[in-house]
Amino acid sequence: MENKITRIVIVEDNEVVKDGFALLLNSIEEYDVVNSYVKCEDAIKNLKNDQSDIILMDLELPGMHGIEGIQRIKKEIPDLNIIVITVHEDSELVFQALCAGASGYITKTANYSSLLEAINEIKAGGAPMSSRIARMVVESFQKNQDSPLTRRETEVLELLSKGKSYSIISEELFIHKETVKSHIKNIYFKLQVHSKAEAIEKALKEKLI
Amino acid sequence: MENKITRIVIVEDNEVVKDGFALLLNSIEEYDVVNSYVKCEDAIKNLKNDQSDIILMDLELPGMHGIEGIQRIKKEIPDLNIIVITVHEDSELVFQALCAGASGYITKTANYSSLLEAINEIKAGGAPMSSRIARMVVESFQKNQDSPLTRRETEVLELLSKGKSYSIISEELFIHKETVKSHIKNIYFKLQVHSKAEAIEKALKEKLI
DNA sequence: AAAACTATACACCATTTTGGGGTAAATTCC
DNA sequence: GGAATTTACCCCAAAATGGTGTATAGTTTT
Repeated sequence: MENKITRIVIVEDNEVVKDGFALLLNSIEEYDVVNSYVKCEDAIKNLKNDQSDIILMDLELPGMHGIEGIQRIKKEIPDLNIIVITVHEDSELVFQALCAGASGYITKTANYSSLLEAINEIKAGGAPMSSRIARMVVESFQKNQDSPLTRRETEVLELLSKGKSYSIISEELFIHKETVKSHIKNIYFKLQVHSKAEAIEKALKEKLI
Repeated sequence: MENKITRIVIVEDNEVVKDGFALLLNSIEEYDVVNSYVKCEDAIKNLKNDQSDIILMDLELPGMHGIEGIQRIKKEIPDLNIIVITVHEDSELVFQALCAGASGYITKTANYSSLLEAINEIKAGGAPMSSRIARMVVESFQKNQDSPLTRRETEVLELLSKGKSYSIISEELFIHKETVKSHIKNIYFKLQVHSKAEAIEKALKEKLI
């Protein structure tokens, strides 16, 4: 519809990569790389002036780490779309970046076309991700298939993890409070723990709930 | 590398769509639609025989709902990739499908090319999703930007939601137990609740933690 | 500079919850 | 028919919770 220019900012400490991206994007009519920085701090300082629609951002940067940078940027301009571009496929980093507010996460590859695709996808309201990243994200929703817990135990543990007391759980499951206790005793035994907190921690880590 | 044929099964109650997909996919050399069903139950019955690599599946089906179908299929053959193809963009359905074990979720659109893309992406180890679905998924990681809670309160509530007691929380934050209590009092007041369970419920619903 | 908010800490008190030890019947699944 | 699961009950002491209320130092905002 509208033929608005997409304003892009790049934050990347590798000058070659940074300038390469800028050159590539500027060669396309509807894109305008309004500024590019080596450090988050500088990008944040110029947020208002740059008025960018999209920020392409590396994570390992000199000074402030990219994760924190994302948080600060999103806090100031929540509607700004940030695409992480990094070599790291470490799942912890991926989730941290997404939690911090990134709208996309692509890994640096040889081909530039995926970068352009990502920007188009963002403009279309999507969330561009490399294949493996997307799979990680989707798998994070899925439970461990071979849980030692029975269906009922899992149900009880789920409610327990929502902070509910034995009494409330018993009401919600229409069973006796002492039965809930029995289940919890069995859960603790199976997970080799001795308290609610430990059980929940283990359950979350092993994706039992 | 290997020129293995990809075996595909379709579960879709709309015969026109089902046969359309089958025709399209069979027209491509490396794909083979080994079977197609109108009901989950039938697909599950023939899982072992079909030996499929990928299942394309609608969610609203006669008889067993697709979500349950996914669960059963994944339970039997965890490595089988299931792509949901539906008209529904309802976020609850999306998350339920992913939790049940779907590896992709695309919405029915006019163009067939996205279907082919999805299958290629699955084969490449990815998780194909329509733009809007991907965005929903990514946003599910992000917290509410305008939380009424302070940083510290959020921290306390986060630990509380992991089943930790006041004492444990105080130890982990290096503050006095009574201080934790003060924070929790304030949290309860701000969220207008009167118990841990209510606070956690509200916090999760409003994505404060 | 004043006001508002935030993080910290303490006291008292009744009630509820938790976790440990048992035991055992009914039901469902293989 | 036997194993696993779900259900239910007993005793008991320690711990946790939630509702009062007060207070001070530091930070941020106006």
